[in-house]
Amino acid sequence: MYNEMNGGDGWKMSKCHEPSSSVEEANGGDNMEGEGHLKKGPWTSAEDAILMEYVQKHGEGNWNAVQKYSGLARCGKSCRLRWANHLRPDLKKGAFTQDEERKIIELHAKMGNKWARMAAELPGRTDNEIKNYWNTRMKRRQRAGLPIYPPDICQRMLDNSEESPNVGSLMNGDNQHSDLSPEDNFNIPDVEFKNLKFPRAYPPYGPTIFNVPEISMFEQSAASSYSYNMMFPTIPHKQLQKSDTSYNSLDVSIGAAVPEFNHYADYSCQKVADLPKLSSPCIPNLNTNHQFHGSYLPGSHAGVNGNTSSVPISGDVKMELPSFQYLDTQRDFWGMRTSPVPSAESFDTLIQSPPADQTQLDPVSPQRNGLLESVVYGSKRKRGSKSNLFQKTADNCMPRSSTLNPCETEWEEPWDPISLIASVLTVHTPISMGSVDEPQSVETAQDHYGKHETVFQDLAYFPRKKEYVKQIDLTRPDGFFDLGWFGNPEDDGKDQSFLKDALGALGSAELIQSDLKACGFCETQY
DNA sequence: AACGTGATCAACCGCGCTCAC
DNA sequence: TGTGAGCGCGGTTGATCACGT
Repeated sequence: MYNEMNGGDGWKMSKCHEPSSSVEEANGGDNMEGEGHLKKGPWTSAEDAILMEYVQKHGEGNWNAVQKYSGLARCGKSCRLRWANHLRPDLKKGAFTQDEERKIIELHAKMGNKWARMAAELPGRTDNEIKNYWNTRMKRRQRAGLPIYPPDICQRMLDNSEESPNVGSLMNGDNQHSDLSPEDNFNIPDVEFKNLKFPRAYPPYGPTIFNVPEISMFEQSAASSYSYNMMFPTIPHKQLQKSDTSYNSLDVSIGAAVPEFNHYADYSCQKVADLPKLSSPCIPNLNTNHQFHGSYLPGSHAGVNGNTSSVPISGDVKMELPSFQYLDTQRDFWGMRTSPVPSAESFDTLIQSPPADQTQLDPVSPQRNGLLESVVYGSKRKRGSKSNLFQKTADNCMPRSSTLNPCETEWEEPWDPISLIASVLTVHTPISMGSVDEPQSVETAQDHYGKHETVFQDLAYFPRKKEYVKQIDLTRPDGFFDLGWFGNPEDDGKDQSFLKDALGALGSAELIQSDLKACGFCETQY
């Protein structure tokens, strides 16, 4: 029995391998595991009845005791899962409504693969349901070559990251992110950022820009096995390996650079939108046809200084960038405009060849970025109520996004110029394709924008920071430094080395061009 | 009707957390 | 402070269903 088992040998309930000496008729049959005949597999109605009766008598929690008191030959873990996913009286059955679907998309954009938290925002829905729905949807859209997030959501997130008053109040305790301190988010693994330092003071967006969970939204999605089409085209690992030296440098640098820029969401996209008008190493001359008219630093593989100061790190870092890259050119099934996206075939190719070592070095790994938040969140949750699931759920509803009207959801995602740069590159990437599931008018970026010089006009809806950009001389490679984007001016440039790393990395993005061409991702030009 | 393929969903598993001792 | 129990989360798997050929 239960007590006997726990008295023994360090056996852990979570392993679900506990033996059972009490098997009732509900437990009869097959799928009995091990000597103790713990049943696995689908639950029978008899088992459900036993479990429900138990919960009615004893309440939720102490799931390991279920076996003791009810004789149910299921491990506590299995009981909890069954109850939470199927037997809870407040569960909502049936397919997701449109509102719920929309909400899920928004929540995912907001918090990544935090299914439990998403479930807390969707009364009557379980994390498992949401997870399954999302994965299914992800697959479907991936196959269709559609962006994961509808452009309007991207747009709203961008808008709100700029204008929402909550952007600066993320640390004020009004939402789940309030648990994070900026310091927490400075904990970037040294191995990835030896030369990259965060400026500590960065008002007024300081706290926000280090809002890891927000950042994780795309990264996490991108990191999931279904998420590649929302990213900047992922260079197949094999392709990356073609030239170990340069690619290692490239993707490590990019990978190191991106999170840095991610954290500086306050210099808005508009700045980057202006980039084609300027010469900057931030926009490497990916365009062999000089559509950017930008001077590309000679030898920019090595960055601003002619060499990359990024610490060489072996391995690949997936270039995760948000689906914002599909900015404004086509319509998806939401009726929203989407952009040309690579062919489904291309995606399949890419999907089947994910970077193998992404988890090793990915500096924007959702596991890392979301970890602290998860911990904090989980901690709070557990402290809330241990016996009442419903109470726990209610306690953890995030205050501001509880509405089912997605239009009312406030987004807090910062936007990062690196992502946008990548988006620009993608927008500039004429790709012929067809959507499998959702045929759409396909036009190349060049078709759409007429002239490449105007491509950034479509990025102009990133508001406000335009004038900010204009204040600096972005015709110089070091123009960004003038703006103080990348470091606290008070630091006298001490912390600017990381920017040079980043710029160097972007300079290395020249290699991306050949990569993308090599893998057939882009047909003509950038 | 048989078969193959993809979608869906329930359940399992491993990991890591909190808490109590 | 260390250890184990209990629990929750996220990822994955496998069974089943639906649909097309």
